[in-house]
Amino acid sequence: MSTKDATTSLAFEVVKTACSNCNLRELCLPIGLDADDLRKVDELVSTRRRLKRGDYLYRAGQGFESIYAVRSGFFKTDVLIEDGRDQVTGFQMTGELLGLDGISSEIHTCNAIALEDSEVCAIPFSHLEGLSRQIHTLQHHFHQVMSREIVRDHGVMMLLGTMRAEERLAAFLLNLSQRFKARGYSPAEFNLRMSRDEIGSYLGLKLETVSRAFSRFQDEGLLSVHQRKIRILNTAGLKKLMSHQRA
Amino acid sequence: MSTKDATTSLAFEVVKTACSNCNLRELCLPIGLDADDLRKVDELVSTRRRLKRGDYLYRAGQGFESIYAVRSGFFKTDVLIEDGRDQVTGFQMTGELLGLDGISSEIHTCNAIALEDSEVCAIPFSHLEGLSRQIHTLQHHFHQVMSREIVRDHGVMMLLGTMRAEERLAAFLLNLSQRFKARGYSPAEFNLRMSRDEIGSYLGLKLETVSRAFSRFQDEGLLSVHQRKIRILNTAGLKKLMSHQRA
DNA sequence: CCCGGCGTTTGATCCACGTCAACCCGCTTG
DNA sequence: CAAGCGGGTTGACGTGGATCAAACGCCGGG
Repeated sequence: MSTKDATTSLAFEVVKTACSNCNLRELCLPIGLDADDLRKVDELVSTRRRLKRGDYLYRAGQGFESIYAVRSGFFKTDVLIEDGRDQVTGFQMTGELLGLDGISSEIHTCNAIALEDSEVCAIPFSHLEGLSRQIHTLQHHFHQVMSREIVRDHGVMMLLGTMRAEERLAAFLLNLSQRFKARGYSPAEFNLRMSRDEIGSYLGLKLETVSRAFSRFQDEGLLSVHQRKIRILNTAGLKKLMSHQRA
Repeated sequence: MSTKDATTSLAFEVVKTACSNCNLRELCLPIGLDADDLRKVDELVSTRRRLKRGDYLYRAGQGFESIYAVRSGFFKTDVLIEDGRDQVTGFQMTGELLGLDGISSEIHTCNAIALEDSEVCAIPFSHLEGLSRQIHTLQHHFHQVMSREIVRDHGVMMLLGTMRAEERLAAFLLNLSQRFKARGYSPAEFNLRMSRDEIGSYLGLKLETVSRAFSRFQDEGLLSVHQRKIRILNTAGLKKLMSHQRA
């Protein structure tokens, strides 16, 4: 829990539930909405929900009716199959959307769990569909968001299908770094919100392998690692490693 | 090339480009459109494109303007990264959509390649957005299709992240089987349109591993395999194998 | 009918990662 | 302050699938 995070969530305490004065606007919404449209969007986002670390935002099997925008905090989504195996399918941070998987069958297909105290905006999906019939740019923006999710998943498939352990971890860290950067945080230094086990699950590796890869990165001077505190020392090195042909 | 396929594509030669009398309607379109809406949809699907085996429907990097519905034939999509590695991200058959990845950035992010002589309907995306602003059910149907793609990708991530070789192949075959069945073909006997190498790429395995798994399945009496002709002899056995706890 | 090529099969060996196990560290609790 | 505990690290060893290599079978062409 860095100081920065603390002040950020403190700031959120006082803002009202209104997209029009939300400082995540540029992440969530299409640019260039006029005042009238913005007012409509404000009405769309009806409720906010506050979750404590470990709380479920929704569970696989539950009925779907809203998607959620992360206002503050950090989430993971995971799916599990009958025989007990499970897999983390993604980590979501401020400004990212959760619940798109539920649209297809009106039932959530994964669990969404807060990895730290968090806050989300619930967006009733039928309202969103209604409003996006009125506002072209909102409609298009939403389609882009869904499409981006598909592209992201392809990236993960690529990672799982063709990369070796160290490449996967490098790709993961660079991705996180970039997302923190996009939110105004340091791209070089950040706290992991998830355990080694959760990283491993996401990357298709065992926690021991993740741990070893961290150690090796540190030995090679690419990273400094203290528990979940990461400092990237050599971004170029990580990138090179990530796209390195297997010998 | 089974007889069935030949007659099917022959039948397509004579139908006009009109969704209203397309026998894929129930796959592509929401049910319950009235005559007026159907006419509008007919106008939406402006052009058809015929491809020969090996032809690219689109390439990564090309500008995006349409999504495509497979009318007949069989496709694969693949992504490749700078260092030469690539991965098949999916196989698409009759009634399935291609190109959703291009919406996010207006640029295609993968290649789509015909694995046999095929035919597609091009659906200009801006037209689709326009029409789905008018027809609620079309809008919702489209959202469901995108969401289903996300769910499907999660399934593949699960497969790549947690399953071993034989489980992956079993899951793959059962999935194909079901999709053939849904299209009125035999779920037990079908021709693979893709090489062992392409299967391997999709499943995150080498072709030798795929081949060995096929052989083992045959030894165990689960399958009969002759080149690309597959006959499933024991569906239950495959299912059991697929969800088998690792020892 | 023979030839050449490509996709596939099969065998032998190797190695990256999984597994199992011990231990450590920082934190909480009595 | 000791005990307990969950998460993380590290080491020794096992193994599933990759790699390397050879041979096969189908198929089209001369």
